[in-house]
Amino acid sequence: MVFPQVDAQPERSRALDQLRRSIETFVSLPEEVWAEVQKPWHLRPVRRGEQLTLEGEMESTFSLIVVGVQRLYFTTPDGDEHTVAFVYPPDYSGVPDSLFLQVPSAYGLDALSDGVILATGRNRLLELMERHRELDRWAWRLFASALAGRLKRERELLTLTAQERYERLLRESPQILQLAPLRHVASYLGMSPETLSRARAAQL
Amino acid sequence: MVFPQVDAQPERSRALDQLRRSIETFVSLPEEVWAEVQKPWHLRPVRRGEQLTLEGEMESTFSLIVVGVQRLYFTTPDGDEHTVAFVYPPDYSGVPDSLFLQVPSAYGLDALSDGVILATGRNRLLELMERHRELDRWAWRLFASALAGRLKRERELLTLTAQERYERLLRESPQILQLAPLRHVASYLGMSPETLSRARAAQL
DNA sequence: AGGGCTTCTTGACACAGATCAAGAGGGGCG
DNA sequence: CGCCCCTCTTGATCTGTGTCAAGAAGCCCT
Repeated sequence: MVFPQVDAQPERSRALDQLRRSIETFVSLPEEVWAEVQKPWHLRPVRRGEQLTLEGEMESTFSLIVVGVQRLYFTTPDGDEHTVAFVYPPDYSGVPDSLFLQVPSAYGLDALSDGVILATGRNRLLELMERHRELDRWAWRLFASALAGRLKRERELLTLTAQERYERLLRESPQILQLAPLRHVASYLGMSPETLSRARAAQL
Repeated sequence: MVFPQVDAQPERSRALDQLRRSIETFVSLPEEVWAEVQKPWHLRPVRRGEQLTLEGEMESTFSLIVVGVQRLYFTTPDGDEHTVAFVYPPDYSGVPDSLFLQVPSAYGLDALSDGVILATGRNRLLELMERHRELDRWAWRLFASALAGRLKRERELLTLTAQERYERLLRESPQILQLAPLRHVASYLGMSPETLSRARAAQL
């Protein structure tokens, strides 16, 4: 038996639990701070193919992915799309440097599947950060670890062959191969779809 | 006439001015905060070739480069060095993710020229951040802009040819060609020294 | 100031991976 | 339910860049 009308509340609170856990991987929040922090978030469903951010646009919302997969990409002047990240729970979605530094986003963000995000507006988030310094700490740790992640990727792109990059993905994030079309995976790995296809054949 | 013994103080205060200006590009500091922040820093001369951080070591100091050029690099298992950044005034020197996240540094840092840094210990810095939330804000903005810089580089490595990367460097940071040996520049640009040499020939 | 070592350049060749082309599935929409 | 488009694969060829090799040019150290 399903009661969708009473289900909405538990869903939000499950999402908030996720948010809390993800904030608390970096800083611990006293109860009274958490009570404030949880207020301005709302659930929002996302449809497959939906554009959450356009390249060149100012990013104005910050969100946690509750369900679904999204993809961060950019487009070259001659129209090739390059995927730079796949994002899925419990990642944050949104283009952080655009959001926090108030510059137009150099990246687009779209949904690869239906999903749900827990979102809040830029200004609400900045207000929260203003009032609770735990969140300032959370922010720098979050950025520091995002930076570390990009450095790791840079390193792999510079030093590994296409075959090795594929095998590393297979070891470290095999779920991505289920979640995203291979042509996006190829672009994420910095190779053509044909090369990815051959790397897969070589492996098995 | 030169009085080196009385010169030390003015030098430190010039360096502190630099530090203050560089912090204030992100947050403004009330006088009484600055009075505290400036205390724990000391000048330290650096010799050409000196290793400031070793790969795998825990980074324990944070510093501002006052004079000189340094280079951040990593080494592959088979011994090739890859330069990931050149650092010169008014940059910070040190491996930020290691320093702030307390993980062993994946990178080495060495001096390409004699120079001077304005340094402080990890713990002194964290104490300052503990006491002054302006510095938490400074930290996340600093990391956010470092992240934006790495994303820009990733993009260039993925989409531009060797020739184009060289020409972009020539346009955007020509000084690097004076400051660092070409083989390090080549590695920074993600190409062999031979390819850089040919790119230079093609340009002129 | 000279000798030797390192850095840079130039040439010949090799190869990883891109591009072009064509065919085989496979899944969503009328 | 079936058509069609889009994704993925496989093959053939091309090309940018790496690698190897050797000479030229600086620069540092004794």
